[in-house]
Amino acid sequence: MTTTSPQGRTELLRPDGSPVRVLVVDDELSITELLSMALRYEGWQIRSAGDGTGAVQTAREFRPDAVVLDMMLPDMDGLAVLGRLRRELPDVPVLFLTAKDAVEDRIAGLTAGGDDYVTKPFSLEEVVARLRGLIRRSGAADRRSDSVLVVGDLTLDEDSHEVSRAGENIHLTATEFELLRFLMRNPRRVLSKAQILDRVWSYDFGGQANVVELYISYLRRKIDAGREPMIHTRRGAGYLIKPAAS
Amino acid sequence: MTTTSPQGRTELLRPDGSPVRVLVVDDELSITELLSMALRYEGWQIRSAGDGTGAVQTAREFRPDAVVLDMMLPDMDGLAVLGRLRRELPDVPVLFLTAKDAVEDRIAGLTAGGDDYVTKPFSLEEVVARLRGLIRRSGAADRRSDSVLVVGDLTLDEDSHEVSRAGENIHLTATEFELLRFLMRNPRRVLSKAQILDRVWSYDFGGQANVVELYISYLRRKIDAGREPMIHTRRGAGYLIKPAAS
DNA sequence: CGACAGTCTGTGATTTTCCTGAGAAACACA
DNA sequence: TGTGTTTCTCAGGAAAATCACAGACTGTCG
Repeated sequence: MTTTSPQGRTELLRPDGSPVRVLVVDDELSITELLSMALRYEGWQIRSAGDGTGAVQTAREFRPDAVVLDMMLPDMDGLAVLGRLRRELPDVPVLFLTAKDAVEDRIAGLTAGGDDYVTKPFSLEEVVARLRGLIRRSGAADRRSDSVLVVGDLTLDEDSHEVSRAGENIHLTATEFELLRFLMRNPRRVLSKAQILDRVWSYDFGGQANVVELYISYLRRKIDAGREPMIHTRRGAGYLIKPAAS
Repeated sequence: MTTTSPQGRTELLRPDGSPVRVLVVDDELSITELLSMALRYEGWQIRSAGDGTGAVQTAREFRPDAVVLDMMLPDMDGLAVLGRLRRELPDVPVLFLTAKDAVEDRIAGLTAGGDDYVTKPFSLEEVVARLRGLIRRSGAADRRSDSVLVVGDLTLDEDSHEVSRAGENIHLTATEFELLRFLMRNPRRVLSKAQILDRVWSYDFGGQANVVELYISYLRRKIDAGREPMIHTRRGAGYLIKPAAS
């Protein structure tokens, strides 16, 4: 089930209308904090754990609808944690967090079961999107909630990563796609450059703040080129997207 | 939940009808005083603290719905305070105060969790507006409370920063927007130039007092141009806004 | 009716914010 | 390893916003 809040944001809910529950497992406090904050903002209920044993314990009583699991934990191997979690919660989908270089090793096989992974350092948009996808597909939330964002004649499919305007297909790079997704998930709302940076770029990004301007400029070339513009600048405040006709 | 007071001001209230509670943390007394006064004027209950330990203590027993937190405190780092606050109050939104040049400095990630920040020197209008936004979105106040101010046929949307009169869209600059917001949040009430300067301009503004006249003049050109005027001068007293038909 | 304080607004200097081209570095994939 | 793509920095320039200043205007009161 999904509802649309007055702000226009779409929230995932369980079939009985209660909020989705997510367990976050990572040994770095800053990461669990960051994720907890961001996921709570999605309207979800969050618990966190700092190691494998804590994770299993919390899972037993919290019964989450999804788990975010760092593969590198102090007390046990990621796979061991996974095994025990599965004993408690056979069907819960898991989003793995893993270092960039350690990807192919063992994760590949795991995602076959419907799980998914993101590499550190991640962007919050990516984690949230993946989690939404996992929860949606697991059936913990209403299946009909679909994966297509629409604003005016602009369309973005979160599953296939396809974007089109007025029926015409548009190719976006990964970053452009995430930026557009963030904008489209908050239509008609001004988003500051800081918000965008925090949400779309990875948490350890230390670069110039004007990347946002740059990528807005890229998006405009691809999406607004020669058409009625949908991406608008609010000088001194940020950017927003809205249907062309208004 | 919102109610409309006899003066026509709309107040944010918690779902049970009690006033919103805000904790202000800053080591400069002049700042906490300034903020406390302004926020009390909103009808909120305010407590303040001058350092991190005091903040955590106060938070524990005061249970605020939002916190205003200076990043530069004498006893501990802003992020450390945040961590401890979060242990007490996991879901409370935080508005950070930070020096202008220190922005890039580790504000990273903070706006992603639904928190927000303003840079010193700030204007009170801005702080109040941000706080209202945070509280509204956090669910401490009724979610149905929306973000549109209406006076007569004039409309101002705090989310999209859109302003229209009689259906016609009007573009305002950032300062014009804040001035109009202040007027519209106090319809039919005379606001002195000093009040306006104190609320809409940042507290360290050292310029000529006639900026207010100047910006009122800008607003009139855009809002009242060729129409029944809504912005009125009360010579020797100040300005007020009211619906055209009266 | 005249004078004065208070208010309005045109002009332009200064500052801030934003946009975008060019190219370097990192990356992806064959 | 090589090639094409993507990400990002840097810097110049354009545009917009802010504000000081000064002269015009207006309401009020003697």
